[in-house]
Amino acid sequence: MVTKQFSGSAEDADLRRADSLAREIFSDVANKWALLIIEALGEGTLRFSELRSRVEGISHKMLTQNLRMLERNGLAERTVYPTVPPRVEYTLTEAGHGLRATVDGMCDWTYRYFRHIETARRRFEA
Amino acid sequence: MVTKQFSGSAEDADLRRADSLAREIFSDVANKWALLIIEALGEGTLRFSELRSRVEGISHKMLTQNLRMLERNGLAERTVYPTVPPRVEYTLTEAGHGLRATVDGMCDWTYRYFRHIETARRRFEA
DNA sequence: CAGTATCCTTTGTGATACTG
DNA sequence: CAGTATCACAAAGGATACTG
Repeated sequence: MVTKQFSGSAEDADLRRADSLAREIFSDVANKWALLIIEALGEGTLRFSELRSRVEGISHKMLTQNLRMLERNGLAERTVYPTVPPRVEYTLTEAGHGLRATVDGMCDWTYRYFRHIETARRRFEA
Repeated sequence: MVTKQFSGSAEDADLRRADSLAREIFSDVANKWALLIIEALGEGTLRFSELRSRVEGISHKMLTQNLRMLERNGLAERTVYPTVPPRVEYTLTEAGHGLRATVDGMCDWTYRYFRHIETARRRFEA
């Protein structure tokens, strides 16, 4: 996805399309808020307000925006219960869970290496 | 990292510090360009100009900026050969390779689900 | 409660020019 | 070649008010 090396042949058209789509999806998903939301939903279904308080520091707007994006890409599912007041629940789809697994890995990595990184930073400031 | 639930106890101070640092690192690293650079460096050492052409669409400025950030956090190492013209090589550290493994997973995920996502998008536009 | 719309500020980004 | 600095612009983000 990073490096693109295609010849001009016809069979490559499909590969090129797949690649540019993959890159587009990657760009959508590879951002802080999206990944944190996915991580939060990994534990199970959550309401909008629950998500808002679990994802530390996210604004109302960013949450809405990213949830729409996740829904659009089929990573999260939105269920509306037509009660008063309304109740809206979000849950990960199969694709969403697939991505969550990799985000879990990223979180693990963060905890495994944060001391490492702390000292690297001190070294860098010199 | 997503959800923070601490009591006021003293032993939690360390956990809270670790958590906020983890979150900070996550925020640094969870962005498109950083992840694509790490993915590119996964294949081996690359020069600045090589990286620039491998990471499709990145600007000179963003590349520099992200490389500094990766260096500061100890994920990439910068080696300068004092020749004329200068030659600068970048390579992943152990921590960097650890992260790369998870990014690989993310790329794999992208290719595994892109058809899925394509149809989800069409459904969403309705 | 959940969501949209608006305004406004901050940050990200690209283009360009310049230096060792 | 690699890097810094600057400028101009676009996009991200936050706060607020309003609606069903």
